[in-house]
Amino acid sequence: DWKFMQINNKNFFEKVFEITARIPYGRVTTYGAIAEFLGSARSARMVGWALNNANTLNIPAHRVVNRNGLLTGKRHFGGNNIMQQLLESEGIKVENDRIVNFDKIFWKPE
DNA sequence: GAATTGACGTTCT
DNA sequence: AAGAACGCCAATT
Repeated sequence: DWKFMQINNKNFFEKVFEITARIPYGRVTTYGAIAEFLGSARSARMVGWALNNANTLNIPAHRVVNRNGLLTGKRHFGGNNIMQQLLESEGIKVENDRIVNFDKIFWKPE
C-alpha cells in the first residue's frame, strides 16, 4: 500500500511511472533528475524504490540510471544483463555498466 | 522499537 | 582525487 505518498494530488509512484514512461526512445535520465522534478522533498532513493515496484508494469525503467550513467539497477532486471541488452537494442552503447556518451543522451524531465 | 539496508546524491575531509 | 559522512525515507529483520 503506497497511497500514503501524496504529491500534488497524485501519488508518488504514479508520477515516477509517468515520467519514466515519457523518457524518449534511445535516451536516459537519472533517479536524481526525476526526484528533482517531483520536488526535492523526496530523495532520489525513493525513485529507485518506486521503480523497484514497477516490475510488472510495462514502463521503460531501463532508461533510468544513476547520476554517473552507471547501470546500478541492472540486478533487478533478471539475471543476464537484461538491462544492458534493452539499452543496446535502442542504440545506446554500454561499457563496463556505464552508458557511453551519457551527457549527450541524457534527457531532463520537463 | 532499534538497526540496517538500499535501483541515490551532495558535501565535507 | 578519493573516501567518509550525511540526508533521505520505506522496508526488512
